[in-house]
Amino acid sequence: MSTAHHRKKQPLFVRQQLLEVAARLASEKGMTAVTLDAVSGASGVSKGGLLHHFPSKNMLLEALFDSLLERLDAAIEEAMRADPMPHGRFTRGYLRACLALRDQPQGTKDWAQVTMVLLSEPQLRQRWRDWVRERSEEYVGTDSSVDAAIVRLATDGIWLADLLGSHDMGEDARERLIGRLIELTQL
Amino acid sequence: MSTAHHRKKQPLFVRQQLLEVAARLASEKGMTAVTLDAVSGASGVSKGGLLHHFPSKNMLLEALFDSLLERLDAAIEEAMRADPMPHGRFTRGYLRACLALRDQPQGTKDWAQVTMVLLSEPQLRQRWRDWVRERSEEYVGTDSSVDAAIVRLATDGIWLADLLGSHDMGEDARERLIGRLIELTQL
DNA sequence: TTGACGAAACCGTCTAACTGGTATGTTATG
DNA sequence: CATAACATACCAGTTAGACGGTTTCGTCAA
Repeated sequence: MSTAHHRKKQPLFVRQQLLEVAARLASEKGMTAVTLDAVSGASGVSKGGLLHHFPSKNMLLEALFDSLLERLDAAIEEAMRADPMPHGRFTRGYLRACLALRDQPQGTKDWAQVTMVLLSEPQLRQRWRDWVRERSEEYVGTDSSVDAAIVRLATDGIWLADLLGSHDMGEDARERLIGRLIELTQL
Repeated sequence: MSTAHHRKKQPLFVRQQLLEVAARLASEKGMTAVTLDAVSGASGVSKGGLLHHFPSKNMLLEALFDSLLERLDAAIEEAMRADPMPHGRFTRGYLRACLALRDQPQGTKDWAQVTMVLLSEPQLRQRWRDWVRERSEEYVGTDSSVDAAIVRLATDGIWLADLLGSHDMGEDARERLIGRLIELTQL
């Protein structure tokens, strides 16, 4: 009835936008705020349209989570390409990718927060487990030292601290921290 | 009308039980499953009774989060008492407390999972921020080295990994990891 | 010792708003 | 014209919370 119908159709864009709105809601207001009504309302897409792209709420969440994992994979791969040293390369890539993702303004806001919120849903944890297992098996030859494990764990800790806004250290302290972590991957 | 009324009144016990039920729901089925109906149903307390103890859902969640923080504080303090070396003591206490909390079967199940789920609600993050800030100010003299920060971050990472079931290493690998972390706090 | 009485600890019901999802359209695009 | 990309209307169940009632408890006077 309204003019909304006459808008140009751009399925990929709309789909992307829906994911971004869901991500924003998750990071800003928590999981309980991610409802179909809220997502459709905040994105200007009708609920019917939303459910056309994602047949159920679960599928929406899974798609969002997958897009975050893809983004993480891409960032890791990019960081690893610029790294000539095989030993500990994946761990450094993981560290640098996580650091890079928090800064980029374009695209999904607050990568960490969204991931966190999604991980609070038990159904999505299995996906994360699988992801970790695949990587730890793939890079068992170069990244299985104790110190590498510590660096990866600390990376998760940084990710967590960023998301919670705690541990807010200065830029120089952060630089020293990261430098030390890189150093640990090379031992 | 039913016999429920005639039960002996034990407000503290009921309150505690409500918190435990909420914690169990959160860890097992995620934040979206923590509803007033679900909590009152699973605990055998009526919704009216639930709302008597916690005037709103938010207050229920905050009370639960506070009880978890108290438990963490107690565990840290206990670990610190057994540690004669001042340098890095808080960091070691934090590490050992987090490791200890995941194992104890009594009381609230799955401390990590509950905390995680609660942290996915933005309103509760401020409480966590405050907690971290207080501690980092209190122990600035003994626990402000880069390596100590790394250990604390890695502790968060372990906490996260435990909760997600990823990084599941063997007992010996875990022992070596912890040993190395303790070592880092002493540098 | 008792018993009255206000407060605290519950219970059961009601509701308006919201939930995920369906069913059925209408429009644009190849 | 067939199909994908939307929108609109609707539904049955659930949600947080308000409300008024009932039972127990602590206290203090008689």
